[in-house]
Amino acid sequence: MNNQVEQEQLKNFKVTTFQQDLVNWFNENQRELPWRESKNPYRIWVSEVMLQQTRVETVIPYYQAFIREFPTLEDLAEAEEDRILKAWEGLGYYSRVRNLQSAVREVVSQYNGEVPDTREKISTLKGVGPYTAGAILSIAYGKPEPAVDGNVMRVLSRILLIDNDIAKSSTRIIFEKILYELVSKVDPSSFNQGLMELGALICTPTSPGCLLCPVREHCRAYEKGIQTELPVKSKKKKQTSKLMAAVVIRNDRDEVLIERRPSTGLLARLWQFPNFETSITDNQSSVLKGKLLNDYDIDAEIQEPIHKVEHIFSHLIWNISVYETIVSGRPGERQASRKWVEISELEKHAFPVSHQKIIKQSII
DNA sequence: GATCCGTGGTC
DNA sequence: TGACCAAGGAT
Repeated sequence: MNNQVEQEQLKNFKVTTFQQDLVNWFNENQRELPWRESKNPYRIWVSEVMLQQTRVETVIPYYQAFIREFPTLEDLAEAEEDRILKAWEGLGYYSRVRNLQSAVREVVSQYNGEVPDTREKISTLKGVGPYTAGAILSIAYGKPEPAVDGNVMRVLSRILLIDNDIAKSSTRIIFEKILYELVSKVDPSSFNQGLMELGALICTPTSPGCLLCPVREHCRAYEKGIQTELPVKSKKKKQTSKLMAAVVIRNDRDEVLIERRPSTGLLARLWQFPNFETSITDNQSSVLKGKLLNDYDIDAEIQEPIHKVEHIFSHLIWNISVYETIVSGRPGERQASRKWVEISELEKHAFPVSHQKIIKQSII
């Protein structure tokens, strides 16, 4: 019944030739990447999670260090939370690594340590969505499953002249239905990776290198000269700004007070210096003094900020005024999420980049 | 289904 | 410089 869609898109399309051209090109021209050295499902999995919304060049060193520290699925399952967060520090989207460990533990307890090889089962794992499921199944297990990411939607929207808005979550379904027919049954791994590699190297967002494209003859957008008009993608709204105040509280024994962020939401479970949202009209210094007194039992002198830090998230901007104060003893520890640590021990904790900036600028 | 969730790079 | 991007998933 729903075959109407793909029948329409793939009508008069040379499926077999396209598959061969793409796979041959990938096998000849693929980049050497660390996660392509093995078909180990766990390692493929780790790479796919790291690569979510993250550039290849950024991922490479993180991947190598991560595999060095957690070579097997069991190693990751047994690791302490602070170690996995530290391994992810600076990569962003930190729930990815907590979900990954949760899922790996599930594999150990429910699947005898073997990553499931069906879409139904693997999709129940935390952090494994439609794309990651398809990527693991095709790359590690050679199954002819679609793996639709941004590259795939861009490439296929041009080749098959699809003008649905790829910013809408419903659009992914359309590409998946087409790909169930289009994916190579001979080499699903090279086919899926080939689509993504093509998107990364040739069929790029703004200036696609059509003259170098191995499947140019199949491309309907190129034929009509409208390759830069596709894909259609609606704009996202711009970030809102928040005025923040952070305070570096030191004592007389080279220690600072840090706290763990809540277990849900932004930067969950990372460490930070006491950090508050303040309104534009606030007198920040006095507000900060009040909060420290009420919430931390700390009666501190608060002067002018020692510097300011701007940090841009995907959907939010923090303008942080950084204060510094010195207290005696170790007040403020009444909550388990707060602790005094020696300055030399700070690097053992995973901080958001915004607070790494504070560390650098504060000459701690 | 729109929004939340990071970061660094590019033009 | 601002807007957009990069191998998405959870809610």
